[in-house]
Amino acid sequence: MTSSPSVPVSVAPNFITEIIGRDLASGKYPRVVTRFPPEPNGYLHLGHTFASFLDFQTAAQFDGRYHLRLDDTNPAGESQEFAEAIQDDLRWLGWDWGEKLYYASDNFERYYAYAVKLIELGKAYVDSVSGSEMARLRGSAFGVGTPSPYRGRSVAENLDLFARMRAGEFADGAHVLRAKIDLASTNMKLRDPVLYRIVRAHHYRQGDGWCIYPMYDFQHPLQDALEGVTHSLCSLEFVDNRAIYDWLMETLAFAPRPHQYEFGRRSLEYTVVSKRKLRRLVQGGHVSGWDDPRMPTLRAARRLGVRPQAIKAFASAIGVSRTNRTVDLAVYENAVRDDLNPTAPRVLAVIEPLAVTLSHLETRTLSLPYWPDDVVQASPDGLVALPGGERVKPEAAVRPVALSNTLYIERQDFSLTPPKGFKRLTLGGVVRLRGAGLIRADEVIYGESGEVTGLKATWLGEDSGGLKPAGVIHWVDAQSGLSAEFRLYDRLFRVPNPEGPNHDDSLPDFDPEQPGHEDAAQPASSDFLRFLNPESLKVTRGFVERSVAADPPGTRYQFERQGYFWPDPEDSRSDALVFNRIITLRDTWGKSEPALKGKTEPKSARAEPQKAEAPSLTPTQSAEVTRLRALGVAEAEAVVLARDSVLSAYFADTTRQAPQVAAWVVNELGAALRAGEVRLQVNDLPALADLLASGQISSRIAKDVLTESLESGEAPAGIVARRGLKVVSDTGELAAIIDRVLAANPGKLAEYKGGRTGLLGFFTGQVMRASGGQADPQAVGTLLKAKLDS
RNA sequence: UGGGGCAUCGUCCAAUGGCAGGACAUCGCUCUUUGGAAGCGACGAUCAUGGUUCGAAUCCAUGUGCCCCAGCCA
Repeated sequence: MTSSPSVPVSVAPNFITEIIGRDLASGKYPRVVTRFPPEPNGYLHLGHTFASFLDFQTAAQFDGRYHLRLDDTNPAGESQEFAEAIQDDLRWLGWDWGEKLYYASDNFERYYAYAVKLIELGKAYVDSVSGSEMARLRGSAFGVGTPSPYRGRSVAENLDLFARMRAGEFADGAHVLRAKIDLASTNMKLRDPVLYRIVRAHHYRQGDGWCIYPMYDFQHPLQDALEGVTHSLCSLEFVDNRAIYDWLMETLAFAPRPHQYEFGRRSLEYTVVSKRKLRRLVQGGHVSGWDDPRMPTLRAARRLGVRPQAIKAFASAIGVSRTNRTVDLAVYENAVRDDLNPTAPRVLAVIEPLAVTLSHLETRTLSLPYWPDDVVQASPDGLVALPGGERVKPEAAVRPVALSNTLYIERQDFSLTPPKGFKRLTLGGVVRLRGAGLIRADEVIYGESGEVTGLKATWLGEDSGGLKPAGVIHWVDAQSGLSAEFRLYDRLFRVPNPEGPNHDDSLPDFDPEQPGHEDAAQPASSDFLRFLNPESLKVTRGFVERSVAADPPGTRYQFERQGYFWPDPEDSRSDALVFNRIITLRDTWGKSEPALKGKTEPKSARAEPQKAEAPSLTPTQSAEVTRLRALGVAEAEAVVLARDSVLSAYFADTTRQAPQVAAWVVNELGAALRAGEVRLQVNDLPALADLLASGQISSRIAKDVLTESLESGEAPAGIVARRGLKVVSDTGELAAIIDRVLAANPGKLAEYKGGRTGLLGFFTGQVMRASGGQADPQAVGTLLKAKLDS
């Protein structure tokens, strides 16, 4: 294999790395520890790549540690085979978790002990209602839950029952252990979640040792804490579960404790990834197996020939955010091509052969370079790889290729009726054989039914007789070339979103972290099968140049003008070559389907201005608005104040400087007030407003001071006095600052003079910063404009 | 219906009150013994309506749209 000089892939800065950076800086944790926790009940797919990459790479970048955890707490569907396949795929991607391999099931005993502790704390109880009854009692969104008749059981009774649950005295489903949290919570997750259920199932690791199994919400936080995880990353649908996570950590008093952070999922166009749909594809014979190269599994990508570096580059490219998104397939394809372009040596293969007999040619052996000039030139060490991986001087990176008077060219490279712009061979036309001189097509040989079966051509060497070759085509010598099978893979589905209601749209439908958990009660829809691409696999027979026979088995090539290929690891043999097409070359000429993606809709068409109606007020609120208006408070702020009990309680009976104070309370302090984080006294605000009104400070200074006193609680006017803040509007002083800023940014200045007037904001910001926020922004504005335009 | 999450070019991600930027895609040009690669350029967005501010993608309010939760799955 070639050693790739490719760029290191990394997670771009995001909201999670920001949090980690803060936690590390504050010393909250000495080092970061993350984990990737797949359940071993299926194969890893492209979607998992993103989650595992985020978990592992983030830790690696912070010089932390990452764990692989098999989250095997539900025996149904889990197996050692899956557990091993997951590890295998992850190792293939290049991850190394060292000793840090965990099986959740190894800790069943410890979970049990924590459950007992919860019971002893009076925070958990054994419930004995049926599943449907429990659902009924939990209530629905608009009502509160009703306590089960068993909620009040004594600690002793709970302990006894729970022990007997474990001992196998009860039938499946007869009892459950529940947390005692809050049946009235608006967060349904908190309405006494189930912690343990009785299931008599054989566990692939624990055998029949247990007949009770812990639930995710109980087990996962514990396992994180037990492993010493610091940042537990999961996808967005677990936000509600975080409340249980925190409750458990606090109730059981773990310190230091892990925290859960959620990220948005990423799905990929043209891909289904639901486990049951994938199984349908396999069982229905639509694909050859879980590693059929068209499948979205990692095993399939691996068999297809995609390199792990490409998968990681893709994961790196799609970014992290708090929104579920569907990524353009082109991003994935680009990652695959980008990885292969500098790493796959070029050779020649003809996929759909057309025989050509050459005249005026003496058989010879050519020496052809494996790499085009641009790859050679881009090489950092000046060397390029041989197929075996050895890096050599460019002139040594060549292979012998025989050329005799019979050869094959691509059937598509000859046309009797060439379309406009056709740059290949036509009757009487001249074309260049890649690396082997020019030929002219003289005669067409037809078969019985009139089809073209061959050509007769003249080899011209470099002497075209003044004719300009139409283009360059690839070829394989018929005498020495090796017969091969080519498997031309394409996307499995015809539409971007085979499982959503709008097939042409994109819709996420997988959890990037967990191999499969759909509603088992719903029948799997087979609707998506309608969108199978009938041309997702095309098999042809053709020829490849003999040199490949000497190369190591796993060599990836670019078959020039065709795409990237490698021998199928399962089916290819030295005497019966089978090549998989990993991906085509980009083709800007054919521009077949992508052009008719048809999703460009002018935005203006859908954007109809909507009017936001004023909220309706209760009589009390109206009265409050009237009172505030009388104090001079602006309408908008009065309404907000009147409707928000926290804000109005804070504002209270303020009358002096009421309009300004109200504006600050609403616009600046609102969020902090509601979060209960404000130490600043409302009584201290009018004094600050006085300073503003008298022109001693600017509103910018006022705002800065406000944020500072928000936390410290120090009176803002006091801060102003202590720090000697005052608005700088002295023209001379400001002009000096402006001159300094302009001198420091000559490039920007030139751009501004060149017409980029938007830069005015940039300069204003710089001047404000240079003055420590004390410059009078209005004065700066006029002065700056005068200077810039002079 | 209750709670929660989210909203920036066609797509994905940035901009942490001061230049709306990058990548992919698309289109054009240059170069090319791959209709590849590379280089250059173009196109193209802050969900809406108000408010605060000298200045808002960012702060405040209201509205709209999408997603998640009411498994003894994870």
